[in-house]
Amino acid sequence: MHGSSVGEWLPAWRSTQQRVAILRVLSGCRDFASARELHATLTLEGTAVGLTTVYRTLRALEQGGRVDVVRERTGERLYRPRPTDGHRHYLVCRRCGLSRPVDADTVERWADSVADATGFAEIEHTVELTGICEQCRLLDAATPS
Amino acid sequence: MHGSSVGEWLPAWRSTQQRVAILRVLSGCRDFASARELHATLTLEGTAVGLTTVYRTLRALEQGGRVDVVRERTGERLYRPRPTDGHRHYLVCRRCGLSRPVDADTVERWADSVADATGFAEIEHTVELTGICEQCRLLDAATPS
DNA sequence: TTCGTTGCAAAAGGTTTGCATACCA
DNA sequence: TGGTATGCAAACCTTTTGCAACGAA
Repeated sequence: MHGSSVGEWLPAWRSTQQRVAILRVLSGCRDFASARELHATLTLEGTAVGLTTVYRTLRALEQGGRVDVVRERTGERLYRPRPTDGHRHYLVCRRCGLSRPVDADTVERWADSVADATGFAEIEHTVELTGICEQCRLLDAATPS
Repeated sequence: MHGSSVGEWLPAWRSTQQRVAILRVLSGCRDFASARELHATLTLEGTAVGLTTVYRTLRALEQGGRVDVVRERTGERLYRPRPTDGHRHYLVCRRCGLSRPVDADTVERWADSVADATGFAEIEHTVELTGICEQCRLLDAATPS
């Protein structure tokens, strides 16, 4: 087997210093991160990478199905490495950004059944769950307005 | 009863020529429309309304729960009048934009159960379904590449 | 008359692109 | 060496905001 574990899914993916750095930082993210945040982290680390390159790399990863993407209320895209094959759905805390994968078999089955019932083909679905996590709720309770 | 059917949900909603026009065009939309599209339609109709006003009106309608909103891949927001109380989910054709409401009880129940299981509170969910509608599929079949 | 609304212009964000340069394979 | 990747600057797009003028109640 040749090529890195990242490069196998694209015909001409070159392993560059920048891409390695982006992937390293992205892998270290427990929660979703925006292109801007990744870029800031890289800059702080001393690994200077152009914002453009961050965007281009994230787009490539997205097209290759290597990251999960959610959208902020503002329209900003947030990225997170995909743990396994197949896409995941997440529950994201609106307050602190904590994210956790949730079991979405129910939704997957529902989407399939909708496809059957409507005559639509090639159905894709996006599911975004947000809420307030337990810790943030406790903080809220401890600091009443 | 006083006030228009639109104005009941906001403390100080004035019925202006522009808002009436926007609501009229929006009501006539079978499918989702962007602010830009609504503005273009209004302009073509001869009802000159500022793009800013379209945005502000749509935002007010959104906050009042009077429209359903979906997000394009680009991040652009698309609006559609909400037929009844409570939010709806739609299946939207990626080719022609045709949209139809779908029964989403399954998803609603799933979201509720996730809330129970995770300890998250105030859970909100976004579900977006896209596909290729029957008509577009037939067109595709009739016009092979 | 009063105060919410409008519309222009400009700003604000996030994301993409043109193009010359740098660099991996 | 050849072709891809990079990065800067600038363009793009959608959405928001400042502010003076307007108009509904």
